[in-house]
Parts: sequence; structure tokens; C-alpha cells
Amino acid sequence: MLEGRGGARAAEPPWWPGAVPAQSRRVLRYPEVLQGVHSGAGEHRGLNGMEKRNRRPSMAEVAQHAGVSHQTVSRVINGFAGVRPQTKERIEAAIAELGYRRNNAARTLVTRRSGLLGVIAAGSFLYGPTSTLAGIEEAARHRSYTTLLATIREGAQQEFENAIGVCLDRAVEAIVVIAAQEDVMRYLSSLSVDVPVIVVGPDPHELPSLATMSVDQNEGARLAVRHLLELGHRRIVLLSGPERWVDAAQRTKGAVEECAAAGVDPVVVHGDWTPASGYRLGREIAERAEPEGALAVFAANDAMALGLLSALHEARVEVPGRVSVVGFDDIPEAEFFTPSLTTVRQDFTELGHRVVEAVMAEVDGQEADLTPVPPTLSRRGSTASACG
Amino acid sequence: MLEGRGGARAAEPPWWPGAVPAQSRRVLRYPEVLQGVHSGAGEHRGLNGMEKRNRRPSMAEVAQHAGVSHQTVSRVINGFAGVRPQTKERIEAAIAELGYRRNNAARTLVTRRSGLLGVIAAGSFLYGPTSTLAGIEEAARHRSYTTLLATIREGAQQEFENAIGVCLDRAVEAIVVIAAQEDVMRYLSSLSVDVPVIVVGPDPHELPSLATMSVDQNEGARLAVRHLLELGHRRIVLLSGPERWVDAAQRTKGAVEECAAAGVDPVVVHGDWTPASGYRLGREIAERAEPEGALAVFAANDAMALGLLSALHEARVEVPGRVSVVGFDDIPEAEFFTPSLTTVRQDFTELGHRVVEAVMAEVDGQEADLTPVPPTLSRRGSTASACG
DNA sequence: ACCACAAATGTTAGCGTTAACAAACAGCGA
DNA sequence: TCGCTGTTTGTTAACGCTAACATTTGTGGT
Repeated sequence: MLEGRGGARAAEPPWWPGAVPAQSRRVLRYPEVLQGVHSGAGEHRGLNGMEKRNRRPSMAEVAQHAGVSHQTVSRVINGFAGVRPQTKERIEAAIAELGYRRNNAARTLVTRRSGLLGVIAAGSFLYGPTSTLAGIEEAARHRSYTTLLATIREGAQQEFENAIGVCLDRAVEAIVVIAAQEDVMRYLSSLSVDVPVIVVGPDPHELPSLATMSVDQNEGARLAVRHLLELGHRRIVLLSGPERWVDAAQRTKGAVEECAAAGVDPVVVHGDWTPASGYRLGREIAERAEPEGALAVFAANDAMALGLLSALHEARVEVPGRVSVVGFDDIPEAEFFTPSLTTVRQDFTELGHRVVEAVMAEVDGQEADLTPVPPTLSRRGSTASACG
Repeated sequence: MLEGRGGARAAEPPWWPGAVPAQSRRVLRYPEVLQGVHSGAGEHRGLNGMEKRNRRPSMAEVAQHAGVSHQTVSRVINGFAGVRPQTKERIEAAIAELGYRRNNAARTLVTRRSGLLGVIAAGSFLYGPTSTLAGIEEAARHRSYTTLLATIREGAQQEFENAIGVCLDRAVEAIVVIAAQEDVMRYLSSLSVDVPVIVVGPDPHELPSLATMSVDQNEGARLAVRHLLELGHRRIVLLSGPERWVDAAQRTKGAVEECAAAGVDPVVVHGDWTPASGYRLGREIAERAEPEGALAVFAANDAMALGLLSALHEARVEVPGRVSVVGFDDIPEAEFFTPSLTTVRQDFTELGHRVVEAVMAEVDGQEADLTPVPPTLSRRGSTASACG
């Protein structure tokens, strides 16, 4: 384990000191799926072909093994008080020996609580949604909920219905939808489901029946623009995301408002989230070479900012000397763009946690707190004073 | 929806033509969770506080509604032949009217098949694992399986055991583990579970009881190095990943072997997957300015390649003029690095699909095909002839 | 009209758990 | 010793579904 601090360790040979001999590794092998532990139930241990496994031991079997009734076993498993320590021990021993695991299907059937949280991830599997998903799963797990995942391609309403259907069929206690497009939201708000549904994404106006939660997009955009304004920029270009994405619209709105408050009139250019669209803007900027002063671009996400930087670099337009660039998201790579990218950071993990908190509150019949998560600004090397 | 082709549309005002007025949006609103549709069962429709929902209608109720026995309803739902069309229609009408949904808990209880696939995502939530996850979910869905997600922080064995436990408690029919670190693998191979387990990740030697599947890392590395050799490079630096990651080791091995076959003696430098470690190597390369010829670096992932490019750019070392760089992964951003990155592409979606195929074969008692998925090379702007 | 036979539908018995209640057992004062 | 508490354990009945079998209904040949 020499990777340690990630330091680049130099090596010897020909034209470089101290080469490390690469250690050799062996060949791929055929799999082998082992079988269960519950020896008591007496089953075969097939190494390879894996014969159909025997029934898992039931509570009744554990009970018999421990010489008690199944109900007492149930009590132990569910941590009820009022079981003699000695009995409890006997039961726990039996459980361990038989490798017993509670049958959640049966439990769900009788308790009418599945302990399942459905998560529907719509569209892209980019950094943001993914981190949010991880945060959600983590928070759910801490509340002893298990996460059911369904992904859908963007724009496929049929798939969406199926996804909801899957969740409902599995009796999830709540559904979280990670989505940002307006059509998904519209569809969602027209939907009637008997469990709490919460959308992780910006709140679109005009859809009052929708519970949404997100990082405050408007505020994030304001943060970015305010930063540019403070640096003295007056010529600001807003590279927005596609209009069907609600967060794109909100970022644009926030940026425009912040500009307006400072008496600045920004130029709005539409991108599509991809680096390619940023790249195009970059070329355009480079072509209209304007020596009369500094320009600032607020790109609505880091990917577009990356394309923009790429184009500007190609055209030898100095960043941040001639053009300042601010991104949005703070993806892990942003710090290593050329130059490192000043960008708005969204704490997706925190968002995921809060979403679960909110949706669980709903499940418990309480009121959910849907306050947006505040963004922060990561100041780096792509922005500089306008009077540079 | 003007984003369309993502073209950067220019605007008017002060110093730029044709600015687009940002449309205004409204305020956030309080949530509102709607209630079920099954009107027949007669329940309350709470708008906000959401009172405990009434029982969902059961098969028996549907049967009664349609004037048949519940078994006939079951037959219709499960698509059995031998139900008179007329009866079927009546039942389907009743189902629609009551908003009936099958209770999977009950179904699982009696059939002993949960239709659940457990996916454990270990460690990072980067592009690769995430795309694979999406592929797995998609493939599972197409086979009418539902995906259960559990994430764990790397190195946390306790969490790992819990994750397996969660899956087993939910009676998943198979488990897919997305992991690459040796310790996770070692733990896994010592584990005894009564359902098929397959690891998505490179196959470590010495753990014969482990079924693994991945993109062919060795071949990918060879592809990258072969490309460099074909360009005439003889001075090759391998920026590897951390040693505990099996794929890091395999990439290094493949690269070393390919070099050896060409009589080239590479320098191996250890990185840690982060752009930072690539950056460090970049500085080191820049400092030891060697005018005597071109250098080539094979970075074991795109993130490190990014850091490397960043450092080289900063130090005004020309890429690919003085140094050629190849990455690994082909993350979406790679195309827009400066310069665009030549890198090894892994088809994670395909990988996900194949993994599900394999694990489902196991479930059906058939033999799984664990052939690794072949990688391809994306040739871009970061590599050039050594004799440039 | 009647029987034979197939097609369509109905009945019954679990699956493994929890909830609700019932019983047995201990301890304790009279 | 008896009854009265409480504590600990056991019994029974769902939960909603499918599998297996039983029954009814329909169809065609005679």
C-alpha cells in the first residue's frame, strides 16, 4: 500500500530513477457460490452448480430448537422486554445455530409496513443525482429503511408509470423522485398515490400539489453572480441550462435578479448542460474579440464551464485574465480544471439526508420541513477582478 | 424549449446582440400529498396532514366486486389462460375501479420468490460504479426484478455485513456487489450466503470462490500502451491507482506486460485515483525538464489524467507535443479536457446488463458466463507521435 | 335428451409472521 | 395453604396470496 498520500513516487531505470517492478497477478477463475450456514436444517452444500437451496429455517423451527413457542422467539427478535434472560439466551443460541433470519415478507404482510423506501432516479446519472441518491440511501438505512431503486430514461412517461407501479407493488412506505424536468414534475403532480411522494429537485411554480426539496438554486445563482459583481464585472453572460429543466430556469432567474439589483443587464445564452454547449459559447466569445474590457460568464453547471474553458484555452483567451468563469455544482473534478473552477457548491449528501427526514415525517403523519438546502461558493482560480 | 441543439444563441443589449429576457418564476409552496384512487374501498382524501391510509383493496374484494372467486382474479393477474374473456374483462374492470395492486409480500410469502435483486455499492460513487448500477437496474427491471440498493463506505466491514444482512432479510434472490478493493473481495469470499453472489469488479487472484465480472482491465491497459507504442513512444510512465484496488493492479500489470513485449521498460508511479495525484506527477515531470525527447504517460483513470494535464498546462509543458497522455474510463468530461483526452472506454451499461444476465443464470441453476467485457480506445487530442 | 369430457371457476390449506388474548407460573401476604 | 398479584410463556387467528385439488359449467356426439 504505497499509494498513501498519493505522492508520485519516482522510479529508477533508463531515463528515470527507481522504477517499481509491477507485481504479477493470476488468472480469472470460475465462480463458486457457497451455500447457507444454517446447518441445523440439514442441507446440501453444492459448490458450483448450486442446487436449489432448502427452505430457510422458520421461527417455529427456532422455537422448537429452543424449546419455547414461536411467539417467544418473536419477542426476542423484536426486543420485547419480559423474556427471562435465560430463555432469551437459549433462543439466541438457537437462532445463531440455525442461521435464522426473519422472513420480511411474512412480517410485512401482517404488520402492513414494508420498511421500504422507493427511489426513482429520472434521467441522468450525473454527479448530483448520484450523490443525492447515496445520501438518501444512507439516511434511509440509518432509519432502518431499505431502499428500492428504479431508474428511468428522461422523457419516458411510460417508464415513469412503471417505476411508480413497481414501488407501489412493493408496498413502499414513501417515494422519492430525483428529477428536475418540468414534464416529469407535471406528470407527477397529476398522479394520485397513497403514499407520500417527494421530489428532489427545484420547485416549479404552478404545481402546488407537488412536494419538492432541493438546494436553493436561486440563491446559488445569486451567490455566483454576486461574486462576479463584487469583482467589478458589469458584462455578464449567463450560460443557462435547457429550459425544460426547472433548476436551469431557477438558476437563470436568480442570476438575472441579482444582476438587475446591481443595475447590470446580463446576456442570456442557452446551453444544454453538456460541455459541448459551453465550448460553442467559448468559440463565439473568442471570435468576437473585444479588447475593451473583461467579461464574466456564469455557466449553469460545471460541465458547460469545462467546455467553455476548453474553447477559451484553445483560442488563447486568458482565464481569468480576460474572461472570468463561474460554474455550478462543484463536481470533484472542478478543482482541477484549467484553471481551477470557481463554482457553486451543492451539498447533495445533506440534501439526501434532509429529504429522507422530510419524507419520513410524512410517513409518521407529521409535517415535513421542506426548507431548501443552502449552497455555498467555492472560490478558485477561474475568476478575477474585472479591472485586472 | 430553445435549448435545442445546444447552440449558443447570442443576445442583444449593451455590448452584445439580442439578449433573452429571463422569464420569471414563482415561489416555493408547501407540499401536499394526494391519496389513493381506489374509491371503492371508501377512504378519506386528506390533502395535507395525510391521515393513515385505509387498507388497500385485496384480491378478495376485487373478486367480490367482479362476482367471481379470488382465485380467478389471481389467474387473470398472473396471465393464466383458461379464463373466459368476458370474465377477464369484468375482473379487469373491477381491478381498475378499485385501484387494486397485488400484495407482493403475500405473494413472496407463498411463492418463496421475492423477485428482488440486491445491489451493494461499495465505496465510491464515481462515474463507473454509478453507470454500472444504472445498467444493472435497467437489466433487472427488464427481467421483472426489482433492485434493492445498499451503499457502504469503503473499508467498513461492519457496514458490509449489515448490507448483506439487509439483502438476506429481504430475501433477495441474488446479490451483486459493486466493489474493487481487495479487502472487500477477501471478506466476500469468506462469506457464506445461500443466494448467488457476483462481484462487479476485477477478479483478484487467489480467491477462487469469488465470481467476478468486469471490463477487461488488463486488455484496456494494453490497448492504451499499445497506442502509445504505435505512436513511437519508448519512454512511458504508468501512473497507477492505489494498490488495494484490484483494477489498479490489473491495469498496471497489463501495461507493464505490453511494454515488456515491446522491450520497453516503463516507470511505475503510484497515484490514488484523485486528480491531485496526477497533478503531483505533472509537476514532477515539469520540474525535470528533459529536452531530449517525448514522454508518454498512461494514467490509470481519467481523473488523474485531468490533474496531470492541469499541472502540465500550468507549467507550459505542451500536450501532446512534449508529453502524450492516455487516461482510463472515458468519463463524459474527458472529451472536453484541455486537450481532449485519449482514453480507454469501458462500457459500463453493457457490463451491468451482462452481470444481471450472469446472476440470473445462477438463480435459474444454469452456468453463468463471466467473460469480461472488452474495452475500446477513444483516440483524441492528448496523444501524438513521439517524433512530433 | 343424455353422457362424456374439457373448459372454467370455486374451495381449501398453507406460507411465516405479529397481535391479541389466554394460560401458567412465580412471589407474597394472610 | 390459599388466593392474589404480576411476570413469563403459550394459543389462536389473521394478513393476502398461490398451489392443488374439487366442483361446476359448457360443448359435442349420439
